Amino acid sequence: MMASRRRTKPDATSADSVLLQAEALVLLWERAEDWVVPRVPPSQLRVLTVLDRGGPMNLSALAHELGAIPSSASRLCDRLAAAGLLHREVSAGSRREVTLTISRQGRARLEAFAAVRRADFANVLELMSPAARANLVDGLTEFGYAVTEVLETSAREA
Amino acid sequence: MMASRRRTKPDATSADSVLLQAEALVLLWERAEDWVVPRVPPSQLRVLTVLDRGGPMNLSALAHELGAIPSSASRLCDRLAAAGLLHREVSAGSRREVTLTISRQGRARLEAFAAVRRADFANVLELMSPAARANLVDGLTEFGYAVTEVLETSAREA
DNA sequence: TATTGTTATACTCTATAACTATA
DNA sequence: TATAGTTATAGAGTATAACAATA
Repeated sequence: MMASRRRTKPDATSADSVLLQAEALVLLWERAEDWVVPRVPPSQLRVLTVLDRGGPMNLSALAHELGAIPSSASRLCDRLAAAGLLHREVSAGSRREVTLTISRQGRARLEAFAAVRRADFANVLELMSPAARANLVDGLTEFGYAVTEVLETSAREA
Repeated sequence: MMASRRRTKPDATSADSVLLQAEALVLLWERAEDWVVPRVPPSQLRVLTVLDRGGPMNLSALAHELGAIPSSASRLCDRLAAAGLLHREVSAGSRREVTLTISRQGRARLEAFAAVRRADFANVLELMSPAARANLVDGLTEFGYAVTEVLETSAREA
């Protein structure tokens, strides 16, 4: 049985361990959202993240990035614009498109989240042995590459 | 500068790497929710997870586990009970308490999620080298312990 | 006519405050 | 009276469908 298994296939035990412990990481990751005031709902946070990374874009592009439909994205932008976290203006090239840009306040809000998350992770990493920390970095890095590959493959298929 | 730094303190680079690559893991983790039909909203899923692990409990206990207030939890249970994923009945000991229990359908829905997540993670782990996989398991395991410690400490403080 | 975006409408999720029933 | 839970009420988030404006 063992001999017939390909070398690169993970054994059941390691897959289970990863799933089990990954949950702790996800918990810590999501916790940051509870500690930034004034509270920004997760959806709004995702909009800001997309705009911060992708730069200004129109509504359709934003909706696509969010995996949402334009109407939902439009409503989200209503609230973000009202809160001053986002600029919404008619596009230069086409009068039927809007250009969405993250505002300086929006960027500041994002940075507040990042700071909490960095602090949380630093606290945890400090408790780990240097060896385990190095292993985590190495394993997570390759994991990250593999995730990108898998997501790109499934995106091509869809 | 280097000499004055404690041995167990992570360098900035490894902390950044972990934060950067952790995002890919979180993305993969959350993706499972998009692929189970009929779609169960994240909040309802969390209720089912809590009940599946903690066993039957009353509304206050559930709300506490969710980090929500009883009224929100009550409304959540309305929908879950209507969907047949949850049993809600007057407690045996006290007529003013309710006992919430996950139903067989609820457990089945949870298992559908777990299956998608297991498959997603297996796909990714297969792409990794055995060494990186072992490192990931090791690093993530110690990370998990450290998270538990940190969360318990901050819970005691609060 | 096709595309871009917004607006009705309806549902889930969440919280505050007011309420009912039990202990 | 204090506790357990539910029920208004209100606002955020999401989707379908109908709509306006531009290309």
